[in-house]
Amino acid sequence: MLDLRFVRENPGKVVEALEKRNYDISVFDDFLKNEENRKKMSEAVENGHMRLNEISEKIGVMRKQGQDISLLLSDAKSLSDTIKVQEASLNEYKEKVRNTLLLIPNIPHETVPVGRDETENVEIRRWGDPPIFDFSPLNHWDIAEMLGIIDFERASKIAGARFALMKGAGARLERALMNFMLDLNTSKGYTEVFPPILVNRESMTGTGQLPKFDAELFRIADPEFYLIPTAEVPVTNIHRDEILEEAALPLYYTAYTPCFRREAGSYGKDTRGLIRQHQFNKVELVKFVKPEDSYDELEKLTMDAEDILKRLGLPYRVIALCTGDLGFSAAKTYDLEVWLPGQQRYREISSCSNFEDFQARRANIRFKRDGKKGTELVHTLNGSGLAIGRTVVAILENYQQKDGTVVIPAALRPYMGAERIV
RNA sequence: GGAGGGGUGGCCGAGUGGUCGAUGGCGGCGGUCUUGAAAACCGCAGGGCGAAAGUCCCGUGGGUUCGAAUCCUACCCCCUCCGCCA
Repeated sequence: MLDLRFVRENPGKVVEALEKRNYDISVFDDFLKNEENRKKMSEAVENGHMRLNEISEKIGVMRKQGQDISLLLSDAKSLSDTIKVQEASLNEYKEKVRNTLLLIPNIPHETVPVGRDETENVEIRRWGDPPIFDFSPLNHWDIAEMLGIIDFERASKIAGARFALMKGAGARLERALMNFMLDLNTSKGYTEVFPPILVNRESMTGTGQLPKFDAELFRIADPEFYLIPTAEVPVTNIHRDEILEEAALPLYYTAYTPCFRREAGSYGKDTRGLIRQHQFNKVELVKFVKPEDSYDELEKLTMDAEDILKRLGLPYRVIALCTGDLGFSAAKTYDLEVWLPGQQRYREISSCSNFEDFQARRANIRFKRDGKKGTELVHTLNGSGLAIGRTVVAILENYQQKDGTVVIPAALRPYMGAERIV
């Protein structure tokens, strides 16, 4: 959510941002209309309250003195009734303002390349060379099937399409990656947390998934809970409605969680294999920082995610998302894309974003500067470090051997208890 | 699931219809004193909106009333006991 005052005072910037993102600017017009009405009605209600408070106080005093208060009582009664009607309409306007404001996306940072869609994203750097095979490299699902470590058919029987049953070394690889990533992240000062995986509506709204993206979420009806699509949701909401001490910042968290996504509208995309699942594991990095530090922190966070790929020896590139491809809540995002020999292309394995104060405002996460009055919103950031399912894919495909076995990257061997999957 | 008890400012804890945004204590900040510290004493401090006047905020939403932290109601959360359960 953007700042109400900012939106009101900088309509040009908001419209420009909407246009850069290929959004319909009518959401902004709706907002303006509602906000105007709200403000007018708010003034009327406040004035009413002021007068009513004065009368009520007088009634209290006069009653104590035993004076006649019947005239004042009837005045107060009618004023009170008027206010109630005005309040009802004020609440409607407030609701509308909030609803329209919640639908306006974040303003892209000035360093974000302007572009229409993902084809205009900008490559920032590459690391590692795609492996050269003296045979035709296989897809991960073929490798996994030959090794007997992933069973898609039975997963489909148990749950349905877009689920996987990991077995033996496959299950172990999943667990090894989780531990490897958490250990590496905590060694860099991230605090490990294991949060709730079902969350309430307020948390989903706090990080921006709701109200706009409910089609992507799994929901439990009674009692109402949402399954998290990413650990970003519960971890960012750790500090919802809190005022943090300046000295406590920056706060770094890392969390392993399963993630659940409907993948509505992705029919026919990545239907085979582990790339796109309804349930997948991910280790996430989340930061709460002071506003002036957030862009440095984004660079550092991205490098922390890259470090995982480097240690696993997986070739990747870093992409700056252009304005047209930027997520709703993000001001700037780097995607990490790992090389997949089975597809002969780079695929997203991590997404690192600075949300500036967009989430903090929704979730009401503030901090107090030492010796200063008042509070400020923190900046929040997060990034995958990393998506585990896709890391499994990358390892299987990049480390596959001619004989059908898969070599385990050296850094992972202590966790895997093996040098190779046979 | 059954029975009971609670949610008040950073924390503890008063307040049961009328200057209560809220007594008091702890913690915090600034002084006095001290070589320094502690103790003692004095003083300052909640948040949102608004240019300001002002207005709103005592778990949340409704309601009663001229007026609600205080009364009614629904819901949420926490605690204790019983049952059940990993």
